[in-house]
Amino acid sequence: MRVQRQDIIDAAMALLDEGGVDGLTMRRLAGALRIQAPSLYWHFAGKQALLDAMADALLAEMVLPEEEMPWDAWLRAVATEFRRALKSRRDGARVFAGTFPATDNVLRISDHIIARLRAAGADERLAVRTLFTLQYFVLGFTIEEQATMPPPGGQGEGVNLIQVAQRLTAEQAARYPNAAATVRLLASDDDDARFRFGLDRLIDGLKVVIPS
Amino acid sequence: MRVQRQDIIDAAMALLDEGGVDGLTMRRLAGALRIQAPSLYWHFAGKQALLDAMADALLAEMVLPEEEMPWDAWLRAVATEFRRALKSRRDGARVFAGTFPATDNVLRISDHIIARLRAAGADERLAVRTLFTLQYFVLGFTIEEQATMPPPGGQGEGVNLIQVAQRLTAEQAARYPNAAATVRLLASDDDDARFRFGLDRLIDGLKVVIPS
DNA sequence: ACCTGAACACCGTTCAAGT
DNA sequence: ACCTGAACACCGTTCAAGT
Repeated sequence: MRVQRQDIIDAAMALLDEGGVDGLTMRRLAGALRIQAPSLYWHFAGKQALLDAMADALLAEMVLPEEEMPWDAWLRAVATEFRRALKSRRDGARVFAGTFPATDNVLRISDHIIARLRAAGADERLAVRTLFTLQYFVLGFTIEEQATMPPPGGQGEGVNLIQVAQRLTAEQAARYPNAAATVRLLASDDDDARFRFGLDRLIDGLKVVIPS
Repeated sequence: MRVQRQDIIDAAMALLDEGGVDGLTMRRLAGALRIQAPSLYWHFAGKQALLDAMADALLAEMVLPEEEMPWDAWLRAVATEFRRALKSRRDGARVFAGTFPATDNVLRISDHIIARLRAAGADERLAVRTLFTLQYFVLGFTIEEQATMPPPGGQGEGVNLIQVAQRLTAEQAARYPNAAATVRLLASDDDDARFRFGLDRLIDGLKVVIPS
């Protein structure tokens, strides 16, 4: 049974959940597929090409919402779904952020979003800028969220916010009381609510420039 | 002349400009300082500790604006200055995004921003969420900006948007016309204007929830 | 207090050769 | 069309030992 391109992507995604991006090596991936590392280079030009394919696969699971709602509600739903797709795999946001893939799923979803915004009355430049502004926020948010999350695989580290707070010296805590409080608050705040907050700010701001 | 901690950070920053994060290795850094790689481990616990120190050093150059202006103008100035600081070194945004440093400069600036927002009438949670929402946008924007920029060192690649556009198959361009137009438009759009657009959306959205 | 030599356990990638 | 063996040119990090 020879290995197909899709088998490699599937195995890479599984390995991602186990060990994160840092644990994903060509040699380990080959091992999981019971082939030798150089064989992977017949299917992919290099590791980056594999990561591009993985980023695309992340978006394959994205389900776009129905059209019958105002553009702002629709956009909110798309952003929420984008975050969900990124979070479906460990380090998903980091994998996606490291790529610039012009692959089918990325193109399909981008195209759809631009079309919806143009239908709402935005010109092309406004639609494109809106798309990217939203993407930057969701990616940045989710990278940090996944960095401070216990990995799905089970054991592992991730940035421990409580530990970060404890490592602050007494001098630092006294000198920067607001910052010290920030770390504590961040550890206890609800991620979904934080996400909604930023998203709502962005969408409220967009309402100022997008008609209809 | 023995090497000091600050010498290492300075050399690492110089090396960053030359070869980007991917070109920054402990062995090369040691070479630039004319010492052996293991010596670095006397000064830093590991490579990540060095990167944390570099992220902090990036912020050391940040100059916070004067207080005598409305909170929204002040916040806009801070975000603009943050982007400038990240862009002062090749891959600066990527270096910063990979860290979660509770170091002096990070604490100092965070503390200052929270204080200013609280003075404008925001409660602690609103201030913290505002800080992070803004940070996610600026980081995401600048990572992408630097990825598609010709590196300051001189030669090198970076993602070439025109090349990306040309690699689109005819089938893709026909199937996803809006997405194809996006890549072309992104290549010709002005980065500063794009940055201002996102920033203004965010700040307009914040005005809805921040009093004064 | 700071640095070295030698070593360990890895990496991504190339390439001639095999089936 | 797909895979292997062997090799190249690297990595980050540890640790005993030196000054």
